[in-house]
Amino acid sequence: MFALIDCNNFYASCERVFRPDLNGKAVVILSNNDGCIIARSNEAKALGIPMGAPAFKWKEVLEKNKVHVYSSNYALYGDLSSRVMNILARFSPDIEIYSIDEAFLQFTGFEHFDLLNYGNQIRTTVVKSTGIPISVGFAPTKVLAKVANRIAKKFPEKTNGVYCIDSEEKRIKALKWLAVEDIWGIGPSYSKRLKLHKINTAYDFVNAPNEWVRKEFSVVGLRLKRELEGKSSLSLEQSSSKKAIATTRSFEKMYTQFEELRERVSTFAVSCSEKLRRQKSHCSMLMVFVHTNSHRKEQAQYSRNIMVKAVYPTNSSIDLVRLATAGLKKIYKEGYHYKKAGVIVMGLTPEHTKQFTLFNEDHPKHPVLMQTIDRLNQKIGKQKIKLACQDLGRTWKMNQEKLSPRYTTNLSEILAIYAK
DNA sequence: TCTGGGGTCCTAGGGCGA
DNA sequence: TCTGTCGCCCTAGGACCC
Repeated sequence: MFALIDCNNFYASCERVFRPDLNGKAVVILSNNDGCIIARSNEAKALGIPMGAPAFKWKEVLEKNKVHVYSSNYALYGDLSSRVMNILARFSPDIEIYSIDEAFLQFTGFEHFDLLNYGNQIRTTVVKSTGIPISVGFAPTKVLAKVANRIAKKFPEKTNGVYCIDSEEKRIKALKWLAVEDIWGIGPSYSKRLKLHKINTAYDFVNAPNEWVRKEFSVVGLRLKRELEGKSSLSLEQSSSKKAIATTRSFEKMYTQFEELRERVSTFAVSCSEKLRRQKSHCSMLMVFVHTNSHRKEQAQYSRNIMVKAVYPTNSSIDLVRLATAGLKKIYKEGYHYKKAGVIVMGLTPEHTKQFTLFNEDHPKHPVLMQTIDRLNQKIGKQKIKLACQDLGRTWKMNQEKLSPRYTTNLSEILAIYAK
């Protein structure tokens, strides 16, 4: 059996942990730059505010309904997430942390356990210890566990936030209830095509012929179908090492000059190298991309990316900035208004299994230098020590007008309670 | 004025060596 | 030596997830 545990309206719930007065009130969280609405409390959902909506288009609705609006506070969400995951890990030795607010647990050898009761224990423990409400769905496959979780969340009065698909009857009932676009793994494009063939529910989907599903939706679709049939085809993935690391941003204004872009791209490359060092990996390739603003149809559009290969695997900020700058030089074109750029590093290998080359060697001083920079930055504050090519004057700033305090990760922002 | 960021997996198609 | 075929690898693009 698998369980999918999902935090309810995670970002909104994180904000509520330290602001209990927000319970029962509409709360939304904005993306970087305060651009889009990326999380909503149930009350905000009830107002019809859609996921991913541009904040400026919903300003009036937000104001009129006195919705509490927050910039995303990843320091807070990341910390609360790891607390939730640590608690979940106590309930099964097999855990896959799927995202910041979701985890799969596997229960092998729990056949004689009362899972519903166990689910309730998980739920109360997490709420009591962190203040974050969760939903729990049990089922024989991961995709069905997703379905069970959805039912638990949708009918909290009947399920108390825990639901178990443990019989054929319950599986069929759930599949008939679930709209095809709500199946995990069926996105807008697939659901449109399925509906053209009059496949409207998960039940219709599992009754489609295997050959047709394979032909139209590749092995991905076929695997989903098997999972919904109760035949486990997706296993628990416990390895956490990443295959790519990215730092990409939309800019608060348009850039036209190469130098401006170079400075931002260098900073993205440094950020990637820091992430690499944190997970003790090297990369062998780096991709740089630039975009103009695709929402401004009247402006000339340009979008390109380029892959640059490293001569030897590296995680040195200096090397990566060099590669990124070389790539940017090749793809930059004058006369465009650039709105977004990014750096993605790939071909990741562990630091200790480095492959040396015959004629090129990495700089022996770089690892020591990087270690020192990382240590200093950790000690005296993030990003105090920089490379000269970075934004030394920090002329740009992300819009984060509604940022809540980093209650759990910064001593100066800790919650203070005064007695009268 | 203002439209996010960070990932994974799969397939098709071309290059290339056996 | 030349040519055809097969399979592997790489890349681009498209789908999906949160």
